[in-house]
Amino acid sequence: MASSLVPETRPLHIHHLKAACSNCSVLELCLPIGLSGPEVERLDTLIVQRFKVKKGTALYRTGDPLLSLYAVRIGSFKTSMLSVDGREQVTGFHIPGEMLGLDAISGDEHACNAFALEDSEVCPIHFAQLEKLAQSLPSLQHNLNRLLSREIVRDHSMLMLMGNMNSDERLAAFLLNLSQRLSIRGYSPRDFVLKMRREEIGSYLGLRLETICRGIAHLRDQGLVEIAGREVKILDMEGLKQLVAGCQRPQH
Amino acid sequence: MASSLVPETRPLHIHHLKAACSNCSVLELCLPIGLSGPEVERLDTLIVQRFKVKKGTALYRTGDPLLSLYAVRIGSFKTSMLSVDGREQVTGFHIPGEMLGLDAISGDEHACNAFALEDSEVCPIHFAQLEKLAQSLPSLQHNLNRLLSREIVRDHSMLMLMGNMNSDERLAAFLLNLSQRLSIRGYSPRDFVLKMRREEIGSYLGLRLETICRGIAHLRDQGLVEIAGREVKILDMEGLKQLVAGCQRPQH
DNA sequence: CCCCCCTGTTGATTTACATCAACCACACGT
DNA sequence: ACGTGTGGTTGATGTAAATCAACAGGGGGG
Repeated sequence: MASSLVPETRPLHIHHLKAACSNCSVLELCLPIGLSGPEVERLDTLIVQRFKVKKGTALYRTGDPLLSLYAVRIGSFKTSMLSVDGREQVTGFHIPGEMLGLDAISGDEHACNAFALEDSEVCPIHFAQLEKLAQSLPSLQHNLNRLLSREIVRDHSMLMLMGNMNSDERLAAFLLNLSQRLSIRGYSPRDFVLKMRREEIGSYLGLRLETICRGIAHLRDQGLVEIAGREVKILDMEGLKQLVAGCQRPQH
Repeated sequence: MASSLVPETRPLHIHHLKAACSNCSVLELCLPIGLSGPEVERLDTLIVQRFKVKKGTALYRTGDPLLSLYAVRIGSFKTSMLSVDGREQVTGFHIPGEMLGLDAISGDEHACNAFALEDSEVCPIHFAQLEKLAQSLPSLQHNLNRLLSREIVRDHSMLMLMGNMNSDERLAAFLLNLSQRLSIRGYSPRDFVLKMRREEIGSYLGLRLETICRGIAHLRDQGLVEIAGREVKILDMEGLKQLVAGCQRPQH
């Protein structure tokens, strides 16, 4: 298995996204279960109504009751927890084809906040109905289990990053991870736009925003990337990978 | 919901553990689903044969195929990931009544190592059979979902700890968390024994072992705890809680 | 159009923790 | 009994990142 910083590759390419005009194809992106015919129709019934979320607004907040999970269709989100004294910890960024809300299953209420980083669109998946449907579709249930477990693996790799990597390594790992996830979804792995602020990257990586700026400067000085504002161009993918190679989980 | 550093209280007390002479009562501790009669018997069939794991030996290792999840019956475990260049990141400690192996579901192979911190005993739960059984027992499936989701919430709180807390706060949070989990299982929340070394606590909290020692000294100087070697006595539970109050997720 | 706020960048200084090092207690094996 | 190894504690010093601070660019609203 690939390191969590380099998510496991699945056979999904741009034509899948391009074809995503129905609700269900996004669902299949998140819960790729290989259904057919009438089963697809049953899956479709889970989706109440896909809807838009404006930049900066909350899709849900800590404590909201769990009604639906959400598949990101268009745009991007950050999830974050707020401490009593007001510090924010960003726990993840989510791009199209990824699922939001898994941490709510535990207590029937959302355990974090989800904010749109840009004008976005999601497919809500009514959770109680999903569980009900999963009863009669074993492969759907299995994929839900895997989805939850994958999130755990991802979080463990973040703990490894927080525990063992220095600031430049964290930043490189972040960029590589994002690049790979975008690539899986059919976007360019070398040229992309950061939808979040430096401060949010910093919170996610356990660093201050100034440290992110300096890290960017370091990577630029080494000729690994070209970053102007939020526009990223990766010049030396192998160089970036070498930077984080030692501090990651062995591949396979 | 309680902060992950203070796990949610469930109605489980020492008499549950004391009565744990069958395999199944440990399972019910992990997957408390309120089954009865013939359903319990079906659950029993999942358990191949409970077995002992000697101190210092591996229950499983990264890359091992997923055969079973494991419920800790007696003793304790650490789970850890090893980076390419040999650094260890401890991702969790596990006491009786807790489940091991959830991160393996994602890729059908274990994504971390699990080592016994003392002579221990586990109940293996054959995963393929568990999934099969869960199909016909919705409440079992629901509880598996919750178990997975709870692990995600726990990991997010660890990320918050790594991102926002200083060394003394992390140590206090660690002690409080352990205290609470032991309490739920029927052990004393004020007096307990650390089964792991300082170095392992450090790895878990993203600190060096010397920093753990100094943190212990600080907490002792403030009259909050008495720690001699691995024997812990919590003197001022409220004081400890105040120390971490500001940097945690709001309760409820 | 201009102003102001938000975001990002870079420099100077401080600091919390890591690192290096010495030492102690204890358990275990001979 | 002794030597040896492992785990734990404490002190001195180094350093990576936080903090404090100044400033620049750009976009939106009046």
